[in-house]
Amino acid sequence: MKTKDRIIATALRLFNEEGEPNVTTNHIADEMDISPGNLYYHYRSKDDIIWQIFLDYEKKINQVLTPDENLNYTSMEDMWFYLHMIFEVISEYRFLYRNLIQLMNRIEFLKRHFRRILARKSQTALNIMKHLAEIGSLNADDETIASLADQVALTATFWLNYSIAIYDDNFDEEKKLSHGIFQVIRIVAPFLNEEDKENLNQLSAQYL
Amino acid sequence: MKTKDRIIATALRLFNEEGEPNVTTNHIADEMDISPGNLYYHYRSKDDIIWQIFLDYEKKINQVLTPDENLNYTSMEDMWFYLHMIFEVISEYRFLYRNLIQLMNRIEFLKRHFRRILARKSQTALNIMKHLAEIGSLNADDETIASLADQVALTATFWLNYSIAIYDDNFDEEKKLSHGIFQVIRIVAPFLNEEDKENLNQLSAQYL
DNA sequence: GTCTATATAGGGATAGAC
DNA sequence: GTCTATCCCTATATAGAC
Repeated sequence: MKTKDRIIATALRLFNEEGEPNVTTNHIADEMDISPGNLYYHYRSKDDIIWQIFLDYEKKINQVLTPDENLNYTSMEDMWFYLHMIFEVISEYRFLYRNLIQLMNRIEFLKRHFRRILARKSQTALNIMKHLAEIGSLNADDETIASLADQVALTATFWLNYSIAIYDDNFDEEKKLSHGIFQVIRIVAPFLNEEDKENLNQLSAQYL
Repeated sequence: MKTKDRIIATALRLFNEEGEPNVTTNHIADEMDISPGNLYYHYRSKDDIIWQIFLDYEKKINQVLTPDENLNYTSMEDMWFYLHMIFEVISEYRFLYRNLIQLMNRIEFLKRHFRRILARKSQTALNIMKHLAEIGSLNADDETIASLADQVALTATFWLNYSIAIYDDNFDEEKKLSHGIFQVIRIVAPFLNEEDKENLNQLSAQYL
């Protein structure tokens, strides 16, 4: 693994663990046993590093948000799986979400790109729910569906923060993921038909 | 107004406008036309200032969260009014919400106290909804009600951030408030009886 | 590509005069 | 209570040798 890539990997790990504002370029270099000068040979600035990490994130999340031919988004298993992919990416780049407003404020590009991603997330949620309504899994009028999609997007975006704010930061990462997925599904659950609701209960029992 | 109080007022305004991490003690002193030394005569540290502001916030939010004898929380007008009070306090101290995780991380006391407030908010939401269910305004089983209360608390906490993330930061403060209130009410709306739903539509039309 | 050494800047905070 | 002057520290970033 080249130094250039190791910097990204190390920075990402430290940002997630300590929070981006608490991680200096010196920390990153120190953690890797290279000199700060070396780090700055590869990246012009700290924001440049963040920007490169963001591009990785953007690529991954866009992949997940691009409709997958192998998923038909009809069964609750598919939904769970799909949400799991989303939350996995969020979790991998969680430092972005933890200091979202500040980062958007500081890095103009990041603001514009992140906004676009959020819009795509909302839209995807809406599409899936419309589809569920069409096949009769979900009973709700258009207005309610729109509201649910917003709710889902907001919850997916801030669930990790909420969870940190309420509970403690240091409990099992996988548990926290499942918890978030469960939380999102609970939004939609009351509008599902009985069969799917039952499926859901079994899935929750399995993962929580 | 004494200097000690002016510092708090100025700091709060700047924190809200610029974001707490972007406001230095020098900025605050400069804005007030006093010397940094003077500022440090009144408060030992920047975190001390933040802490004092937080105490004001805590007092106000606890007042709102304490059941008011003059409100019976039955009509949608009451609900709107009540939510408006909550969102008003949140908006007045919005810098706390914008950098919540980082602040909780840095100031241990703030973490503990804020957590308690969040718990109270959830609990209050739950109580109100149970009450609405009892008097027949709200049709939902206990599990759904619990889920709705969580949703409401999460939305109230992060709506401002979500709104900043999606739209722009610089649009009418009052509009943003109403929008948040509306967002919270939309969560509950599908479970209301027809009469209350109709009331709600009229209220929304009036404020949005 | 990597190191050492260092420049630069800014923020938090204090000392001591008035 | 308030000011001026200043200290200390840390963070980002660069220069130049190897």
